[in-house]
Order: sequence, then structure tokens, then C-alpha cells
Amino acid sequence: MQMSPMIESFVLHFGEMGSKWGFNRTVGQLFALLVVMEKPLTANEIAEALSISRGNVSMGLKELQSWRLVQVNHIPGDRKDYFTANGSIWDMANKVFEERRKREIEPTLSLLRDLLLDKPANDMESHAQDRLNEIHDLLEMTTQWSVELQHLGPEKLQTLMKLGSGVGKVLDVKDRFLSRS
Amino acid sequence: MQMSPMIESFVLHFGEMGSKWGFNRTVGQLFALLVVMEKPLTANEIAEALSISRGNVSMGLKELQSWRLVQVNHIPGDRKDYFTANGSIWDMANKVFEERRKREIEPTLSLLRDLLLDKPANDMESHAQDRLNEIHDLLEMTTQWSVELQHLGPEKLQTLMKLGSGVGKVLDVKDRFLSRS
DNA sequence: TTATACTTTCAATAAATTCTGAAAGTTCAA
DNA sequence: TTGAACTTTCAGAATTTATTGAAAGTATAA
Repeated sequence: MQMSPMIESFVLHFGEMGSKWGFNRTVGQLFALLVVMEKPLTANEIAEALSISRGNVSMGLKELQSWRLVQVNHIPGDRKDYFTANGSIWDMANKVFEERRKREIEPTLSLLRDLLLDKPANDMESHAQDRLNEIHDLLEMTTQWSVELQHLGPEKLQTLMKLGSGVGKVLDVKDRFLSRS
Repeated sequence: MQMSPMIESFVLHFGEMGSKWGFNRTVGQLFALLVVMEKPLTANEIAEALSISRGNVSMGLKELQSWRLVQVNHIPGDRKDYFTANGSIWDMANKVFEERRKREIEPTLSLLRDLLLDKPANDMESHAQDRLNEIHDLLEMTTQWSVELQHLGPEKLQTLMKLGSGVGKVLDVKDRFLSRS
């Protein structure tokens, strides 16, 4: 399976960016390839296309499955696993976002909660706790918000985003509306 | 400079999380320590507190400066550099967010724009371009949005976040308001 | 049950990243 | 100027992470 130059640059770039996005190079490439390909691919085709070992592909697919980003398909009478990217681009972005929240934010939030339970032993700790508290509140608020935005569903979210900074105006409208009643 | 157990767990945790947040362990620890400390610290104090080499501290501080997260202070009659975290927790979160956008999103957006300029050579490329286009639009929209939200300023942003999923209702209110005139 | 066509695992190795500490650089008071 | 007090740099060492490929595992058809 030969990649066209366009697809190849995309795949390689996603590999490089992969590390910034929470997975490694191979996983990034794997994902990019599956997203861009029309047909489901077998593990061997993937290994060949990316010039990496079969074992590495297996690991990478496992990782992508833990992110719920790929789907396994079967063809009747064929014993191989066929892989595709799972869901629309929007769905995938959502999953990456959510997964990263779980991995990057939740553990910190949980530690902060623990540390804030203890009484500060001295001035230094007291000041430190103030800072921890600010961080906790910020993380909690943004987490909460992102959860709620996801529940809003794609359509409303898209409306909201297109509104852009116009959101400020909407808030004003709301204030005016409320103060009238 | 001895860290209290509470501060130590915080610092160590931030070190571990650091890698998920776009910097390495040492940089994460450095940052956590500066955030939590009331007084400015010298590079030597930091090295001692974290039990790492002086050179490593110098590198780490340089990195944090590139994120605009630390400030250098001087005390008259003292030749040493004194470091503190720069701005409120809110400011720092903003900076991290913005910096990550620049590093994680912009390069991809720029590559996608390039790849979308070429005419697709065949069916496979045509399908691939459709996918690239979806990704491009999504990234562009969210980038745009996050820029505008930042310009909104902390107060309005906080109002908006506290509104949570109530934002859906506000959108409805806006619709009703508009359709009346 | 065996052979076959596949997948997964994992120990060894390769590659990438981080860290150290000695040396070089800078600044400033004397 | 000099030299003391500091900072930065960078080559090599240590550590961490990723990759390979051979061996083990699994499912199916005959």
C-alpha cells in the first residue's frame, strides 16, 4: 500500500504532532492514516504503508482503541481485522479532548482536593494553600464547563462558536432581558 | 531550602504532570515551586530544593521564560537573579493555553492549508482532502473561538463559564429576542 | 485434532530525551 | 583591569521511551 505524497505529508506531520497531542509518533501516524483512508485497512497494510513493524502496529492500535478512536471491522469469510477511524471528525476531536481532560486534569484536581483537606502548619503552607485553592477552582470551573458544553451537543456548540466574541453581546442581551422582568 | 511535605507532593505531582502539559518533569517542578512560594527564589535555592543540578535549573528557567511564566527580579546591591511566577493563576493558565495553541494547533493548520491548495490527483486523494478539510475547519473554528474568548477578558469569561450549560438557554433567549424585532 | 492464518506479547535493542558538571561567559565592584 | 560572584552552555552520561521481531497465543476451517 503506497501513500500518495499528499497523504504521506499529512501522516508524517500527524506523527510529529502526535507527541504534543498525548500519543507517540507511531500512534499519530496510524491515526492520521486511518482518518484519511476511505477503506478499512488491515494491520499488515498499515505496517507496510508506514514502514514499521507488525508488533508496533498492534501496540499502536491498542492505544488508539483505549482512546476509542478506531473501530475493528470484519469481512465475512476473512479472518483478518480491518480498522477504520471511529466517528466523524467532530466525534474524534471530542474524544481526544475528553480523554486528555481525564489524563491531564482529573489527577491534578484529585491531588489538590486531598492537599486542601490538611490544615496549613505555618505561614508558608498557608500561602501555598491559597495558591492551590486558586488552581483548584480554576480547573474545576473549566472542567465543569467543558463537560457541559459537550452535553450541549454539536449543533448548539457550533452556533455558540460561530457567535464568537459576540457571546459578550448575548450576555448583555440576557442581562437586559432579565432586568426588565 | 526545605519544602514542607504538602508543598513537596504538589511539586512532585506537577513534575509528573508536566510532561502531559508540554514541558518536562524538571520544568514542571520548577514552575510548581515558584507558584507556591511566597518569596522570590534564586537559582541555587531552587536547585537545592529540588535536588537537581544548577545547569538544569538554568535550562528550565529559560524554558519557563519562553512560556512567559516566570519573572526575574533583582534586589538592589545583590547580584543574583530572583525568580517568581508571573501573574495570577488565571494569567498563567491563559499563557499556557495560548502557548499550547501555538505549538499544537497552528503548525497543523498551516500544513492543512498548504495541502488543501493542491488539486486532488485521484479518488483516494479527493476523499483524503475532504477529511483534511473537515479537520481544518474544526481547528480553525475552535482556534478562532478561543482567541475571541480570551479577548473577552476574565470577568465576562467567568460569567459565561458559571452559566455553564445554561448557555443553551441564553441562546434561546437571544433567538426569541431577535425574532420579535 | 491439527494446520493455518492471523494477533498479541515481551525481552532485547535502538533512539530520543533529560540531566549533570565542568568550562566558558557575563557583570560589576574595587 | 582584575577577580569574585554569578549565569549559561554543551558534551557526554544516565534515564526514559519507542521499536523490533521472534515466540506465544487465539480462532477457525477442515
